[in-house]
Amino acid sequence: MVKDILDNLKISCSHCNLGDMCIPRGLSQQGINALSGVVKQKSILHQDDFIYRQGDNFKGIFAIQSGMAKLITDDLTGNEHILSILLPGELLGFDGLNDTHSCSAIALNTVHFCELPKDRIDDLCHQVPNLTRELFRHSSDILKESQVRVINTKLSGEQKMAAFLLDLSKRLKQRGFSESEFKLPLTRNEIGNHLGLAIETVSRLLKQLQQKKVVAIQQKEVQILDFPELKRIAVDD
Amino acid sequence: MVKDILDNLKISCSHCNLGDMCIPRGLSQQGINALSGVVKQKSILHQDDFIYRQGDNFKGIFAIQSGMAKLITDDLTGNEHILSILLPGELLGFDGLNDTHSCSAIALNTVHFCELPKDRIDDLCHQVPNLTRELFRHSSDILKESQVRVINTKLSGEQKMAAFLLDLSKRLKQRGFSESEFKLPLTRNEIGNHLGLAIETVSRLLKQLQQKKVVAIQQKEVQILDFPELKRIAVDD
DNA sequence: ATAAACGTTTGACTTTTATCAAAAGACAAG
DNA sequence: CTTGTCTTTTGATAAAAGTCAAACGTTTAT
Repeated sequence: MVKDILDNLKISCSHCNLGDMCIPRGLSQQGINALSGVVKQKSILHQDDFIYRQGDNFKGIFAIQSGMAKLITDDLTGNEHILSILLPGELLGFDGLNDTHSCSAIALNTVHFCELPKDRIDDLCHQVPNLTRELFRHSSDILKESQVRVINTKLSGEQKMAAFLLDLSKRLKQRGFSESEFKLPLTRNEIGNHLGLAIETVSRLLKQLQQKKVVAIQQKEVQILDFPELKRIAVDD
Repeated sequence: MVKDILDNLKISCSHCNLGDMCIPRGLSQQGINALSGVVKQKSILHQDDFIYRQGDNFKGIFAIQSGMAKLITDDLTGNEHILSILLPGELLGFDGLNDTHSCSAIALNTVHFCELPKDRIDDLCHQVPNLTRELFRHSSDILKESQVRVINTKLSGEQKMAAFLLDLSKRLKQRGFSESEFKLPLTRNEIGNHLGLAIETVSRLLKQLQQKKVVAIQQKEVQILDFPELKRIAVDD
């Protein structure tokens, strides 16, 4: 009985539809099986629930199975900064590898996720060939994303917005969603926070892109009408 | 004879004056010895020499022993961005852990450095307890630095400049240099690039801080005259 | 020593984005 | 459906930083 429940909490990485995007990328079938034995399925979270909190001791590496989350950090003066948006199949928790999490991870809508718990990582790395390397790879991927964010802060408002929409679109496509129609997971306020723009500027930029017939927007529903032009704006203007 | 030369290229991590800042942090004496056997001393580099190049296959993890370096990346449009400044004792190369380096590392002056070569990392991690964890820690430290850079892009010009000077000062102090008097390792142009400001703005901000008697600056020589005020500017203004 | 090259500063002006204030629109609860 | 709340949009204005042009200093090479 108890065993049944525990078994239900185990997850089979082999059957998970995230596949290559997640940790199993680059592991043997044996490796994936070992991983499955250790990864814990977590229960559902709802909007504004925390996956982990800034200041928490390192809890482990998490994978979003469905839904979206944001990574935020509060600075010294108490201001909140949205560092990234996480889509299904994306990993989080690397900000805690040196003991304490520097970010909070918060559900943007209903989220299913699983966990590779901290305590088991060392063992598992010794057991599963390539797992260490795979984790380093992911960690480096995440560092590069952060570096791209630094570079993007030098763009104009319009470029930032175009780049933001294109990035979301690309990542959604990689995950099997439509690249041309999707719902923004953030409020205007959150978009402004994420891009370093005032909320009024966000509103004006979206209107401007709409007037250029590059996108169509209704509340949070986005349709990208002209990819080439949107890309041109993101790099040229 | 050849053996002598090779031995000279080996480095003793136990006797290196970088100590705790570098990889040995958190390793046993045995671990440090094993590390010493693998780490290669590299020859001297001069200003503008490359430690590694953007696009290179992952070469390994490097440590600056003396001198300074910058990490830069060229974006799609060929613009160069200075992502970080590296001081003695700081590690670099983590941007390559997922196969290819996303940055170039370039000496800002005469640099001595050593290398933990890629090929030996896997072995060594299996041999030396805690080394994997230590590398994850460093990798996470670097991710956090990048996150702080993202946050700092939202500051005003004056705040960015104050934060930049304070960060340099703090890190120099940690390394046994003066925290109140030091030489800027960058040109005005590079500072502007690093902080996302026009060169003219950099010049004006430095003048402004000087007029407020918070710093004294002559060419690249900086003296911090009023730490409390500089800190206040960095967070309050 | 002098010129040439390079990096820095300064001033005038423009552009971009933030801020403030108010209206309009969406959404949720009674 | 309607009220109240919250979010978004719009317009007017202000502030910050960028751009352009020219002068000034420093350094390097002849």
